[in-house]
Amino acid sequence: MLDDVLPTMRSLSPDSIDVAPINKKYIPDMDLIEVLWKQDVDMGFTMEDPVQPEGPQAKKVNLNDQIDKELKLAEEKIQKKKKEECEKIEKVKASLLEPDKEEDPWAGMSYTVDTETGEYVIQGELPQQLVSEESRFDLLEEALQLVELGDEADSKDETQAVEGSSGTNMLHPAMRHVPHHPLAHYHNQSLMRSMSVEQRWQDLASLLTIPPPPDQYQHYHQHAHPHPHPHSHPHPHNISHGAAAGYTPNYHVPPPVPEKHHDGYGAPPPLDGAYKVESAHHQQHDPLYYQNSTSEMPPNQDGFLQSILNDEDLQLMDMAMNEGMYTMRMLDGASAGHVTHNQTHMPMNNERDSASDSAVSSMGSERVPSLSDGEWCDGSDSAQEFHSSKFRPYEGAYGRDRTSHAPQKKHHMFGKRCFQEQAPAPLEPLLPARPPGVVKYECEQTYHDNMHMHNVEYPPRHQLPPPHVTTLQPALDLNTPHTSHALLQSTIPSPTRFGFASGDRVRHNHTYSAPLPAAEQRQPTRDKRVRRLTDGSTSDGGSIAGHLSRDEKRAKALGIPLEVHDIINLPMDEFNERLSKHDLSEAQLSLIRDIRRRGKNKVAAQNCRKRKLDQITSLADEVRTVRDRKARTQRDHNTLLAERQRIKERFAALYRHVFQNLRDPEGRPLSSNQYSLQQAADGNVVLVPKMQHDHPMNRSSDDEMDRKAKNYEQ
DNA sequence: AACGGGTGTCATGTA
DNA sequence: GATACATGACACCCG
Repeated sequence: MLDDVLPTMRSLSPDSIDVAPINKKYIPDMDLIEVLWKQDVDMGFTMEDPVQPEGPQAKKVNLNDQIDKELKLAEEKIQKKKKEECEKIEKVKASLLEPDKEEDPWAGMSYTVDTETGEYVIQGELPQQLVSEESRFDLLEEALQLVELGDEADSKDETQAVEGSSGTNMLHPAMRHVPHHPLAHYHNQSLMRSMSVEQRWQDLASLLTIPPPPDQYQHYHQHAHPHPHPHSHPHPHNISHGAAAGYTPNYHVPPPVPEKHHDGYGAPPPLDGAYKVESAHHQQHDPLYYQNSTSEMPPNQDGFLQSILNDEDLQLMDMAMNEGMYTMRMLDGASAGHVTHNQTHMPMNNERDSASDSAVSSMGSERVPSLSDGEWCDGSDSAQEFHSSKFRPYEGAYGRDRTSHAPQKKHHMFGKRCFQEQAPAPLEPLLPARPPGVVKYECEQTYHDNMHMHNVEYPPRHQLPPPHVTTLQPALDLNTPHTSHALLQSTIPSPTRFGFASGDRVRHNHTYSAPLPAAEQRQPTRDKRVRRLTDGSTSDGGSIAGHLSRDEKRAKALGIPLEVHDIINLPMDEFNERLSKHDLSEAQLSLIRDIRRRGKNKVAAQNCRKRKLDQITSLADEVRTVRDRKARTQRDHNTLLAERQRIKERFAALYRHVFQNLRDPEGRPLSSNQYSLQQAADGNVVLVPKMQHDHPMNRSSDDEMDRKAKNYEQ
């Protein structure tokens, strides 16, 4: 059949419409075909070297008499089809799930139509991904996808796209005054009748000229440009612009050393920030994440989603990193805190803390049973292991069999012995009056220094609640320093001086300084915890006015000549100095040590809980952030799917439109069942007969293209 | 009475 | 080895 057609093509006249030449790669006698198709039309299109068309596979189509009528019918069909397509688009928008993983291989390329041959000429080289056999035909598909079909709804954008394209100048003047669409000129019957067949087909061919992406399509790729929205899509420009573009605001600056994230949880990055993992902190990290991800990924949906994934992963790693950072910071802060501490309140802290020959430690070798908890009266041992191991040398001295209460677990320590067996310590305080005005809270300070809060100076006394007002300290406030000790000022009179209205400054029993009225002296209880909570040692509720903490009571009972607060918070040097001023028994020294240990541990526990709450808060913020981003990504995904479907449908319509207007020499329409539009390796679009199954062009991809077009129509 | 939050304490590991 | 710190676990109180 092709052999029958080609002779006709040789007689092509300027008024004849041409079928795009089959590429030489597939048609041996391509020269003949090109000669046949050579036309003397100069519409400003890029002219490919016209040669003598000749060959059996070219086909000449004459449209002289029927073109107007056919175009009329085509117009009606197009309009009808457009409506159907619009409906389909709306339906598909909601149903599509898979992202379009294709990227735009036409970006940055210009296309023209050879008016003589009808070929679509790509200016420049094809993208690498389009060089393959399959991609050649996809290229045509993409080209057609980019062509608008006069959708009224999109006419404005499309017109802008066409007019803004380099091909605008190539359009026939008759097309330029068409207000909304290149195809619209077909609506103008008078104009159509005045146009030559060549012009009309050139116009039609111009539809295949690749305009710049329509607004919607441009929207894709210009998103990231000065995209005002923080959660913009990835953009190709991000790749080149690096940090300048890319994801913005919403995604945050990554840690200074993003690659460190790969270390994840195990390798905390360098410490350079505050411990607390604020959401804002993470938000600052994201941009770089996106910068990294977008720079490595194609600007397609896949890349976008992948970038999101990476971002989330990075954030998770960041979270882990921050957690690790905290640990490191705490470790670092321990020393740093000391330094700060030294600079502010405790100049000698480091040296003192590092002192190993402290009073307490010196007691270690000759410790006596502690007066803590169980030892106090009910037999339990607060110093457990310490006592069981180190106090044994003194078991005989105290006439107790400490080996009998080996339990190391606290729940095994209750009711072991009653310290009342021990010689009762004088209740009369021996502690000299403490000079007011000195505030030293090393334990609290350590944590806050680590937090970079530098809030080591606690409120002066005048900021405390008025005396005699029992104020319960609120629950841990993440936004304020934990000031259980802060509430205590050095001006607090010694608990041994019962004259002061105690409790007024004690809002938290962490103070160990709340005095206990003599009447409140607790009775021995079987459970140390019950005792603890009943003797006024409870945190808020228990440390009310007139109540002494357990350790304070113990200290008082044993006549410890130091304030519990000082015992806990004094630097080791000063602490030893204080102790050196008194001749303390082993029992007293042991109690002092337990008091100090418990007091420090109490503060540590408070700080630990506070950190835990901070971490929970930060994680909750991150969860919200990630969820929000997920929702945005899903919305973008749906939008892209809808856009993809729309373009596909436009391609299908164009495909139909082309075939509706193609005519054989007898004026009979060409069926897409018999011919297919294909793109050769050089980018030329050719009309290939399908019936020649043995022809190299008639491969499975032919049917595939038709199938695609048909699928798009559905 | 059950429950959850807050707290103190102990045990343990680490620096 | 002593000390400080962090943290899990437990017990308790309280609303």
